[in-house]
Amino acid sequence: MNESKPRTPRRSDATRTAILEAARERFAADGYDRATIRAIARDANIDPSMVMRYYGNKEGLFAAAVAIDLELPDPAAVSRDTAGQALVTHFLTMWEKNEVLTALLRVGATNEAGAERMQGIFADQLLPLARRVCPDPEQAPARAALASSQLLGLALTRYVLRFPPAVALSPEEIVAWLAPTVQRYLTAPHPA
Amino acid sequence: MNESKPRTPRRSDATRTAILEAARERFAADGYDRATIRAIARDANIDPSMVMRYYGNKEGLFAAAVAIDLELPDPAAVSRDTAGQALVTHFLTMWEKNEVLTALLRVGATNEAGAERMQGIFADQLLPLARRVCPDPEQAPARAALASSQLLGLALTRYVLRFPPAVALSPEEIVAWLAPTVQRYLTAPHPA
DNA sequence: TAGCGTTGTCCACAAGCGTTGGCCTACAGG
DNA sequence: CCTGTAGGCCAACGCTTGTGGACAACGCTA
Repeated sequence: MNESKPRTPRRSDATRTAILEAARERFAADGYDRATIRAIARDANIDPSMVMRYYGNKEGLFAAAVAIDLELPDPAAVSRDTAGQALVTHFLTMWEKNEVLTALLRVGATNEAGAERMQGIFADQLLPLARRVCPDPEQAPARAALASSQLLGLALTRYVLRFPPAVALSPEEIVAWLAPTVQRYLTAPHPA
Repeated sequence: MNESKPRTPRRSDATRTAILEAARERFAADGYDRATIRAIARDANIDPSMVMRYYGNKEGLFAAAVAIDLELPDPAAVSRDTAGQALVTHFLTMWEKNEVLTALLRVGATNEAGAERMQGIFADQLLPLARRVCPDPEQAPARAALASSQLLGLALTRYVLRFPPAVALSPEEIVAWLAPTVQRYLTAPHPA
């Protein structure tokens, strides 16, 4: 899907990445609708029409800006008992270090296409891990969804809504509180 | 703040409520930006300028449309050991039965004012309960935030992003899975 | 019946949006 | 050196948005 051949490095690569960076920032801060191409171009110190030339249209730009890899560890390498802690820690680092995830979440909340993309990412990247770790593979989707609900819920309150107490929590505290939850969602017996 | 004197029932009350209903639907479905005054007016079968007359501007309309009361039970009436289950059950019913909460969540994700309003609602309505139920009142904000993260996370994945496995879960299953989590966040000893 | 405030419609405005095409500049390959 | 082509800017388009003002129908009261 990705033409990542590094040959013919174009002279405009600097501009392209400047656009992408500005786009990520704006999408993260404002969501899809409020993040205007004009504003992004202004941030990147170029003309709005360049965005169109390089990314076709606004949707194309968004798609390019949030092509994200959760970089989840190999499912096979995750121990069954520490999956919860590993996941929470990993998500927290990912979320702290780049704003793309916030952008994706903000857009997913307003935009149908964004929601689908988010769905895809979690299905493709979290589900395999759940399938590997949880007792009955048939329950994997539900368990992965529960885990997502807690992980995304934290991201929502901390990075998007910015509830002061959620922002104030230290990463260590968050892991201490959330890891058992996620662990339970993934591996505990069904509570029915 | 609210002039809720029921006297002088105006002849335009039907219109006013029609506008509010249409506004709630649109805001829930589209979020703040995509929900245009014109579309809302069209839904309500009136002229856009009526919206302006009755609610001043778009923000005023939104404020009127999402004046929401979580209808949380009296904190004094909640038993300490069943607070988790009570909360999850209550939130689930509230969310299933009216779309205003979805609207609020969608808007909170894109709009600064929406985020603040959401913050206010949870601070005013969930915090007192947490203060009453959790062991050390000083930890109440953090514990309430953790509980919100799980509750809002579920709402996000189920009603906004519509992850299929999250949608497929029955209310009973959700309560069974989430109640212990929320209960722990509220009352379990600090895991540090 | 005359007068008046309320309700509602029509129309227009200014601003901002995504998007397009043309034009100039400067570099790369021969 | 000369020329083709890619990079970049400018101005403009068609459209939608929030908003406000002018004006017609209605119902009440005197």
